[in-house]
Amino acid sequence: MPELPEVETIARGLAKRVTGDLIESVWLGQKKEPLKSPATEIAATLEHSCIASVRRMGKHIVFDLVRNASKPKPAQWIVHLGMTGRLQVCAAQDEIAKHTHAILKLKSGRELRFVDPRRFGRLSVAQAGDFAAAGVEPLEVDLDRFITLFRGRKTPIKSALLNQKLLRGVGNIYADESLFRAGIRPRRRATTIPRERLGKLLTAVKEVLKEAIALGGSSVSDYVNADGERGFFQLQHCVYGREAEPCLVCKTSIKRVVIGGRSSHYCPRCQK
DNA sequence: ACTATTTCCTGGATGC
DNA sequence: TGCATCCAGGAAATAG
Repeated sequence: MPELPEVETIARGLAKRVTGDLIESVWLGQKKEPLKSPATEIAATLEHSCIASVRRMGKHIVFDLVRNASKPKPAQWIVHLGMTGRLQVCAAQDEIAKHTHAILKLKSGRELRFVDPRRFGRLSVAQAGDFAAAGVEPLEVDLDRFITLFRGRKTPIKSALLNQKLLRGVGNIYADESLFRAGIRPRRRATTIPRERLGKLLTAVKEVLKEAIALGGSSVSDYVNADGERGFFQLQHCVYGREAEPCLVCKTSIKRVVIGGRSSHYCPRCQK
């Protein structure tokens, strides 16, 4: 389940491999769910465009496209991987995986393929600059801005952290790990948390995300980066996926509860 | 303006 | 072995 660190890792890997390549043609599958923009528009935008750069915005991967004289306006291809989406750089003769929804033929002879069994991923195109994901980047936000995000919100802090309109890129794993490090229970109402404690939370969020990026993300199910390699941050998880195991700090049994439909893990002793 | 709930999907795990 | 059922989860849609 790619969250910010995984998407960052994938975007960096893709940037290394496909920057400067030219998209010669595009095939799109028949399933409509993965496409947010009309298929004809996606194909027309991608074909004959050069990939100028690949970067992450929240949980989205943005391909900046430079185009030829007949279509001079720069555009963007925006990919959200959802739960199980993958972007593979393949040799043209490589077997086409089940659940392949898009294939971009590149001038280098390789193919960039979008594979997504669960079809929660989304593909779209936009004119350069038109795509503005809501919310602030957690690695860039300052404390004052961070505090205002939660002002007056009665929702549990866990739900607020997952709300992409507030903060973009934090998902279930990193929300739980950040709350553990900050000593805050996931059900705690956001508006009741004092400024000082929100400061701890922001520090925790940034540390967790940076450490996870450094380790190539968390591979909890089948996540692999653009080079097919697993991440290693799952080895650092203190609470996520550790229900009934002892807290690494105080040995208390880790609890799992459901908040807003999301499983949430915490230490009842370390988190208040 | 918020918040809570439901919906979309398939593969893997579980239960009988 | 086979079949049914449940669960995971991001974000959009819907309802309150």
